[in-house]
Amino acid sequence: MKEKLQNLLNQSLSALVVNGTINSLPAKIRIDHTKDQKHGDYATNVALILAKQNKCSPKELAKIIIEQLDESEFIEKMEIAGPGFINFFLSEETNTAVVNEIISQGNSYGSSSVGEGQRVLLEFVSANPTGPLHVGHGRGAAYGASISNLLRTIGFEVDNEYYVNDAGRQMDILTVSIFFRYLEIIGEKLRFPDNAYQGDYIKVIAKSIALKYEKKWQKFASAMFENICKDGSEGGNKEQHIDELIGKAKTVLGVDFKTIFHIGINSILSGIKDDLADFGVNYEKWFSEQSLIDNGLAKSTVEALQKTGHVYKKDKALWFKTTDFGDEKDRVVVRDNNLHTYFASDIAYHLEKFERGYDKIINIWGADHHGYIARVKASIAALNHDPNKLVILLVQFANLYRSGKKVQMSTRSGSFVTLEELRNEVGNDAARFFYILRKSEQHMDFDLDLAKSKTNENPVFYIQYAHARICSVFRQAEEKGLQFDVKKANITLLVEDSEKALIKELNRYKGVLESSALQYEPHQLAYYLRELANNFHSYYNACPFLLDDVALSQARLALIFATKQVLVNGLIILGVSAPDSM
RNA sequence: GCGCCCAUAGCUCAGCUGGAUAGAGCAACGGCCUUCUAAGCCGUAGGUCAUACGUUCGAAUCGUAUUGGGCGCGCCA
Repeated sequence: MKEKLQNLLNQSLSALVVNGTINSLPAKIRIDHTKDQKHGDYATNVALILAKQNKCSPKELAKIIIEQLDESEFIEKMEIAGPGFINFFLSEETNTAVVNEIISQGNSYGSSSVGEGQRVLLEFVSANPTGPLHVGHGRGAAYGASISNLLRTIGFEVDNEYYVNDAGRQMDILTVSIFFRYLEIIGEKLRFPDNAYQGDYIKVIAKSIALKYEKKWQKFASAMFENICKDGSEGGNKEQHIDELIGKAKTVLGVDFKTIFHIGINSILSGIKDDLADFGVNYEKWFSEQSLIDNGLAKSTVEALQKTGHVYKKDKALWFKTTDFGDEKDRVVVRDNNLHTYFASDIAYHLEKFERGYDKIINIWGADHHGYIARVKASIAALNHDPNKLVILLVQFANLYRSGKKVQMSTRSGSFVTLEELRNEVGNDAARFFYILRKSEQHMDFDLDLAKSKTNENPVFYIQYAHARICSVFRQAEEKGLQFDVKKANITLLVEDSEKALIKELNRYKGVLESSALQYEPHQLAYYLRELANNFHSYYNACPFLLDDVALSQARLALIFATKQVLVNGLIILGVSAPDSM
């Protein structure tokens, strides 16, 4: 509809350029839905914008534009209002057509081809597999999944991907943590390192190892602390302490170190996968960091980088001159111990992503990684790819509140609320909806007590209730022997204010989807659905649907049937269920 | 110190690339169930849009400065 109006205006304005009334066409003709019914259905501010450069009054110009406008069957009337807005009042048929359109397209209503032919790679969550997902990861999961669904709805081909950081020191610490808990379980008394992972899930994994391997590695317990420096809380250095324990464990265990490591990461990773799947978050690919090292891609990428001339040696380490591309300081890619940094494998990963031929590569990161953006974009530019293809969306942390107090969380200390716990407490629907209700760059306060004890305060129930109410009306209709038939519905019978408002709201849906998707803002859709539900609830209280007047009944049923369809379609995108009854 | 994000009603937040009287939920107050689910509807009250300048027909929105909060600034990942 907007496009039709834009075309009409374009024609009118072009004619005015030809006859010299105005100098040039505006860069963009903006047409908006009106907030107020009194202002019609759509409004444009072109006259206001053009008035200045053509030195005439906006109202005068608006009048000329309208006179120049071609007749159109879908416009009822036009008005000049306020400082010079042109308001369009659409004809009854134009507005009501949406009801039949929704019903005939059903579940696919809202789908469009805006992104047709474009492939998108969307990487999100990518939490280190050192423990279960916590509530902070949940926000990225809900946000990413919703964006993926939105983009797919408007025609993009989207692949969801999870980057698994299964290489590096943290994995060694994880292995040692499990090994120590294992030794404890089989009866050895030893001091658990400060810097090891403290969470109970480590004990669970250790127990499964003890069950399978029994006392196979018990003999190493006594040797573990030979020549190991003191731990942090003993007055030593906790980093050095754990590193030395890692070295010792690798020496005494030999290849079995890997055995324990694999049991650990597989257990944690499968937990993460199940958790996300249960949350309605699914991936096309789980990309292993270790695979980049095993297949030599990390190494070859560093070599490719060296050929660009943006690399130099300093203090025995290899530095990438990211400052050549606007970063604030240069970054190490290969350490003085000859091991490459996390950054190096990340460059390889991004290079690999680009070589897969996507039109757009989107990363959703926690806001604490914002300092990382410049160096990643630098590496892309250095390797002759277009850094603008890479879009990085930052998600702020969700602060968790319990009993009015902020809950401190840390993976290392094991004191965190897991995503699974949250889902069990408030339900998947509320969790998914609550997470995306705030703009991603907005800090979010997640009040557990509120979400738990007063679930009716969560707007998701309000929307679901609207859906359930409509379902109930159709059940009642059936009981009364009233067969709903779209073909018998004459939508023009719907003339009440609450009906017009609801129809107008339905007309907004496709625009909201597009805007929500292209701006990566699922909260726009969430707020729209709330508005739609509100319009329905008002309608429900204002007008009865099941009447002796069959014709009117059919028309009203058609309207709420269409409403139900849009509610379902929107909720599916957000990963929220639409129950038939509550 | 430098960089990024944020500041809107008592609380939690919307406000679409500047646009018509700044909106919603919760909390408060007052109405509405012999009738399709009251997890609902309608109404009232509540804001110097952090502050100060600037840009212009027009600013919560753009620019600069200040204040206050979050995060980042490793040869960790």
